[in-house]
Amino acid sequence: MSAISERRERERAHRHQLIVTAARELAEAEGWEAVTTRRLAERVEYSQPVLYSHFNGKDAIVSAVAIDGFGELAAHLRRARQAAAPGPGQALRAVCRAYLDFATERPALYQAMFILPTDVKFASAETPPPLRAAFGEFVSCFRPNNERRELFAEVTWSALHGMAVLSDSDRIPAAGQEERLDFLVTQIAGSPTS
Amino acid sequence: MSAISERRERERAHRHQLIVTAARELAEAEGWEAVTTRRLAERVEYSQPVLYSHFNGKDAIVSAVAIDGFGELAAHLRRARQAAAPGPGQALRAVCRAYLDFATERPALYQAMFILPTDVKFASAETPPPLRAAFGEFVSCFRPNNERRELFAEVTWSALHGMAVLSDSDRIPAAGQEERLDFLVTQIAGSPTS
DNA sequence: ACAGAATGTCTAGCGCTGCTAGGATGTCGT
DNA sequence: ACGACATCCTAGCAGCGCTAGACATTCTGT
Repeated sequence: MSAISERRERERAHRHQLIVTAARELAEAEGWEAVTTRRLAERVEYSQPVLYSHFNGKDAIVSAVAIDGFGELAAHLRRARQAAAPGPGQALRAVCRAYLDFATERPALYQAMFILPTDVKFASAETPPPLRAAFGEFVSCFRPNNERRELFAEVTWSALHGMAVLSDSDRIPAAGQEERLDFLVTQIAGSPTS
Repeated sequence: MSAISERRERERAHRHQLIVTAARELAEAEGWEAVTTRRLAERVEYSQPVLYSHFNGKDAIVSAVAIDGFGELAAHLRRARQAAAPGPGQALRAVCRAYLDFATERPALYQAMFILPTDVKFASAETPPPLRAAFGEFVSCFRPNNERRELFAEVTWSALHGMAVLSDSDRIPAAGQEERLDFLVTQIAGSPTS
């Protein structure tokens, strides 16, 4: 009774992850508009209703992909920050660059995290830890005695998000990204308490 | 031959605007996901195919709404800039605040302009004049002798867009918007050549 | 004034979407 | 061996963007 249901639970968890991975791969290969429940079901070699025994709907699948992404983003930013040269603003510069790289290299994943409608709670009690960690990397770029470091981080993140999304949708030229990044970091890090 | 076809053209243009207005009202009342070609057709009291004799598809209707929006945004920003108190950074502050107000007060219109996929060309030869004008309002906030004012404007706009969109989707708390705006303007306007 | 051409509009339908009810299939505990 | 249970699939619903083809209506040339 227990060994069997344990195995079932394992299989179930495995299939859960299989669905999330398939959705992500499909999205990264052809964009989210190509991720339909039918194609996804075909890809995991199950019928459509199986998806709904794992997730409440398509949005929940997207959210699951997003949460995976938050973990990767947090690790990515952390690595960049720790590898940064010492000196004022160097950590911030490295983290910002890493953020933009993440957004341009995994556009579909980025979309799931920050653009598509999601039920993931931001800045609340039930915020997923990986998401907190990612935001924390921005906060850590500012001095601990800076009482407004969360505010600094929010604005930095907003600016980076704007740059990422506007250049991805060709609303600002992609070519100028490097200059914009440089200017942003200079202005933010120029503050005495950064 | 001419008077008749002129009248027809007038009626046609009138109906064109009727469709755009209806789409916008429907989107502002219930969000873009509620704007379907069927509901839109019903609202303008024509059948669906009529929409397609005016626009290449639903995306084209959204783009038409967006272009209307660019004109209004440009006027809105211009008004704010001209009414601003003199002094360094005052114009920039007023324009930034006006931008955020525009985004929060007309979220559906803002979405059409800056989030939904669109065929509108940004930063190119065939960029619609109202869009150029809106961007120009940001540029005008910086000193004419500043060779990098376009860059300044791009970063400012990106940051505002990020703040607008992240707070609209509850990814950063809406409450802190005022503080973020203040911080952003201070950092950008703090530059010697702003 | 009237037949024919041209224009405009609508009905009906295609292939797709997310999602679900109900039945068939197979597995398990006793 | 067998009843109970869990699992999975076939088939279908309502709605989507979009379009072909029939139907009126209006204009044009004689």
